[in-house]
Amino acid sequence: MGVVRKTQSVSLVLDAFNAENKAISVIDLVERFSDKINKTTVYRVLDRLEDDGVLHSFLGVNGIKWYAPCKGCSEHKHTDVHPHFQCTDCGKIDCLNVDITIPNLPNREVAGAQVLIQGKCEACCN
Amino acid sequence: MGVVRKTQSVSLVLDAFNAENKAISVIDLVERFSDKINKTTVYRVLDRLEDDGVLHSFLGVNGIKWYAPCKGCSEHKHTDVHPHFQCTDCGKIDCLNVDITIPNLPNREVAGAQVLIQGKCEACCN
DNA sequence: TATATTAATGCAACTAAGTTGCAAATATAC
DNA sequence: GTATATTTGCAACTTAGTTGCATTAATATA
Repeated sequence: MGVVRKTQSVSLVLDAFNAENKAISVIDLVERFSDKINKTTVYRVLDRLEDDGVLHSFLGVNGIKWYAPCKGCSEHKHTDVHPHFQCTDCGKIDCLNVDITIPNLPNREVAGAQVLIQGKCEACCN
Repeated sequence: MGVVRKTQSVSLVLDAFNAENKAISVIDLVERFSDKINKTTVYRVLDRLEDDGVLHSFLGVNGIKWYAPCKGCSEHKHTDVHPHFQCTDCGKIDCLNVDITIPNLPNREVAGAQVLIQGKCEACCN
């Protein structure tokens, strides 16, 4: 899994994430590259980059998929379990560099967690 | 908003939630009542019950919508911000009666949070 | 550098969750 | 019992995401 060739599509997608160090929704990416990359290809490129630990994905409100650059993730160890913050005004999502504490759950085996905090972002607070 | 008449559809849906004190996915409900309630109606009944603070909704993995009974929610005050636990084996979701601590975020206005913990549930741990 | 090999792409058609408009049915209030 | 407003069913639609397959483009090898 995850044999990533440096194709044009891959470069374009990576450039987008490097330009703004933020989460980008798949919908946004598909729209943004609509004249350069096929929709299907966008989905597959993101898939591969996630497999390789370059990006990580999560769901925003309305179940829309978002991707953001990984920091300290490797192909087999996605330890990057941080919360995301989605602004209820502008809809943008940031990764938060905060550790969240998952409560101790007896008789259960916790594998991971997805935390989406909602509210007003820094820009929209003014 | 939220004028709920005690119709047959509403009763059927509420009975389902009373029978098993668990979260149920919309897909499950639509399927379960496919010969009794129209798909559109199921969606609308759930919508209304959420508006009235009887149920609350959240997203499971794959962005599928789930509903669960509210405890202590009212029409205007949805304080029921508890984490949900989805089993990676059987797919079922439980509401956890645990409070989660949202980290302090300077310059941001936190309105709420969605926490989905994933792992093996009690039944699947054996 | 040319060629073989394998991964990646585009396209079109599809699936599935959820929504909308509207006419008909059914609760509730009077 | 009748009027009024809510709720329902239906069919058609929207949108995110997927699949199969033939073509194209990277990489490895000679």
